[in-house]
Amino acid sequence: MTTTSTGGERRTGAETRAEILRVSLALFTENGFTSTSTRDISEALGITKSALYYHFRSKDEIVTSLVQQRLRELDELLDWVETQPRTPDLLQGAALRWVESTTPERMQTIRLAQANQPVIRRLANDGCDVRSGFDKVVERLADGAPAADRLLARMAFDTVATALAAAQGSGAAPDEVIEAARRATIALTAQVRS
Amino acid sequence: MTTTSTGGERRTGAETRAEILRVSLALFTENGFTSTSTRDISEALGITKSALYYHFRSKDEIVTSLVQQRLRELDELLDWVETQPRTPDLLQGAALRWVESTTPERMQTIRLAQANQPVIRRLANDGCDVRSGFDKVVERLADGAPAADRLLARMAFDTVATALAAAQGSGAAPDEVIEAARRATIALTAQVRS
DNA sequence: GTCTATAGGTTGATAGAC
DNA sequence: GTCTATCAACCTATAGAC
Repeated sequence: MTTTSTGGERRTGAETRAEILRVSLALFTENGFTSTSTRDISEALGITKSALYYHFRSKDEIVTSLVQQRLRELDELLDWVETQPRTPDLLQGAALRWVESTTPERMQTIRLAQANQPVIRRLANDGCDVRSGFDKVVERLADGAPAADRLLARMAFDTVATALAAAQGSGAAPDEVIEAARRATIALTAQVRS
Repeated sequence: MTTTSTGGERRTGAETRAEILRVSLALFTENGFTSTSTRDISEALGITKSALYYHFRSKDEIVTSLVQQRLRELDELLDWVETQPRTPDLLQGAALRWVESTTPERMQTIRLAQANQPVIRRLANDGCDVRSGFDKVVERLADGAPAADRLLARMAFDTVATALAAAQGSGAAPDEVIEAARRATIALTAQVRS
């Protein structure tokens, strides 16, 4: 066990961990964190609750693990922004860079965060603090601007979440969601005086 | 009891019901529906759980009651749109009308809906279906448009929610949130070919 | 790594007295 | 209208065998 070799007929430890994350992400997003019991997760995987608690210390830790995966991408954005020259259109460039680099996996995590705001807020100190990352970016790109302008700048980074919410139940394809988000980001950043 | 007269020193039945709604709204928004127990609500009011169940059939019914209050406003918007001539800028006019008529009470309900998406979705059949109302409006105002355009139109009605999310923890004043939402609505509707 | 068994506690909701 | 008392169901998490 715990081999990473053939990937054959039986599940290794690391694979089980990944499957737990995959199933939990789906269930938390669909039914909500607090309405999803550890029993729901384990039954969907065909294992027992105890097996879950071998891989994760707690139910909370599953969420933090899910979010931290995506938090690293935000750090990369922050690093990129730091290295760029401060031109007036850097805000639009940074926001577009963020939106256009959206992967299907990140879209899933966005859904998770949207559907579970109270839990994510509660775990913000446990390495789930996505919000403050964006605040740093906006602080650098629209520092002295009026409050409404800073809000618009912040919104320009959230367009994928907004487009996803708008697309809910409409059967829109992921490409169309990203396309709408991209255009929204352009429209919003153009509104910010810089 | 159950008088609506003087509003004196003791709580009447109707007043208690209103207080339950007020406290529940705050707690559901802050900590989430499933993480807020009926005990939390009753203790915050200084009454027992049983008193709660005299005024509301179930915990779910408190939420549906909260949402239905605001649902009527959406119906009014729909009626207004139906009476307007179909000019190219009706989309912007309708979206702006919706955003600018936002009251503090509606903002609170928006927060509630944002923080409790799974519950609201689950209760959609019990008179909580805000989504389909907007879908009707957009269907009328951007019917033949491409998918991305219809998404942008839908997003133009959600700007207050988006601005609120962006303002979270920033200490922005309600006026500034509405101002940002108004400008976002203008920018987004201008993107939609009509 | 996964199991069985269970501790220890909370939940939404009801019955019936006042 | 509000109370006390109570219930069955469910929850997260752990202990210890294999």
